[in-house]
Amino acid sequence: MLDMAILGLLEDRDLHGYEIRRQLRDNLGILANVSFGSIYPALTRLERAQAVMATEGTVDAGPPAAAAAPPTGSLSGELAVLRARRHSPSRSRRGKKVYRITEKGRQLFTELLAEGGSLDDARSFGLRLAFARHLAPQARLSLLERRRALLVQRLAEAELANPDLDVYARSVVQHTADGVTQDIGWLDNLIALERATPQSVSTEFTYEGETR
Amino acid sequence: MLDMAILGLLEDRDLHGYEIRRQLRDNLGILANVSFGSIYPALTRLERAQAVMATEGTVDAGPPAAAAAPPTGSLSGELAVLRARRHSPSRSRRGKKVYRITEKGRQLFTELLAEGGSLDDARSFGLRLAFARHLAPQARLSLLERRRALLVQRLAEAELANPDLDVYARSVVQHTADGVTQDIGWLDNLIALERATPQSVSTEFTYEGETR
DNA sequence: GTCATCATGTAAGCCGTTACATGATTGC
DNA sequence: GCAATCATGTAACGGCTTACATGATGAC
Repeated sequence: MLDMAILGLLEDRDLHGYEIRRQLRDNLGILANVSFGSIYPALTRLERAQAVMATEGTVDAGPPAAAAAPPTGSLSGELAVLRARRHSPSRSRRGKKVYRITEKGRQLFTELLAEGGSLDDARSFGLRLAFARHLAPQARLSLLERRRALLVQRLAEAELANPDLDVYARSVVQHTADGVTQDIGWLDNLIALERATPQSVSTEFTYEGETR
Repeated sequence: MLDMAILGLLEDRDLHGYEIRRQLRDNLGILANVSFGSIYPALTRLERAQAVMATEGTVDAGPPAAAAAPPTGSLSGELAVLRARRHSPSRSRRGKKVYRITEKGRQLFTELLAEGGSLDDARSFGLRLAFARHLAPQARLSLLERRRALLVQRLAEAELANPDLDVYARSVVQHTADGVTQDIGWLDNLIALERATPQSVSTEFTYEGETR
């Protein structure tokens, strides 16, 4: 899950570990509180797998992915880059390792987004949906529908089998069920929206040559 | 978290691992899908800590906690006991280890319920609330209020800092925030209910001599 | 007599955490 | 020059999962 999040952020622009954590905390609410103890090992792992490469921020001072990225990229990100460059323009700080996603990484990302991670977990699904603009419209729809089916099933099961619980337990079960019901409604809206917009709802897709 | 759930179930009646899993799956929706690979080691651990004891279901065929338990106990549980006894009334199946909570276990449970586990995690909180009838009214109120405070804070933070995300990410963030808002409303109701019922909302409390 | 279900357990591994250790940069 | 923040990493451990191994009981 973390791998997916990291790759997703790197799709937009080059980043270093510290900044990745910040974006995870501030931009997406999901995965707030990921610790450095997770992020750095994850980056090392991804680098070994050649999904990302460290670009030390040294010699090739030319604007990296940031400038090449579509205007979809967030302002805050660009500011972050500027902030990082304000001082010592050519040589950045000592240990600061700026990571860039590779072609292989992009492949891996798309893969993780479409198949990786469970639909079962709200966090995992939320994360995937948050990056859904990188998905083909059809894959996006599929993601939404599979999640919906799962929630419907879960709701049905919940209705079958909860007997005589006390006030508190019952309240928890009921509130959970209500939450699921709402989630389904939300998904219905999103699905309808997808269907209503056959193409071009995404300014992002059809980049990368992955038009397929 | 699992420890708490197990102890909570055992407060009501003696159970063996397999049955514990079933109740976790069917009664509470939370913690559905806990696997045996978690439950059995947990029971072993709790037994080593003398929080529970295995009562093999052999000699003392006298009705255990089930009969001694308050009428709050669920019917389904009693049926389960009957079901387990239908055949070979005195000697139960071979390996079947029926666990009973000890005094030490009850202490541990109350402790876990009041302080253990994070308020941060919806599952952890939900589980604790589901067992809230075992808590003193004041501890119960405190649990609800602390959770509420945390959610309010989280909502405030979320409002501050999410800039120009794309449609999907924004939808996720928004829906998450909506969920938190609803949770707060739910907690408000529960808190009001607690306040409105100074005593005796719980048929369970004032057992155990923990009136305090 | 065989299959589904009940029942217990172990081992390996994943994915994350906390705590610790280290050091550079910047603001004051 | 000192504190706060930025920045990277390691080590130990926690809690849960999957997969595997084993066997009893009951239904048919």
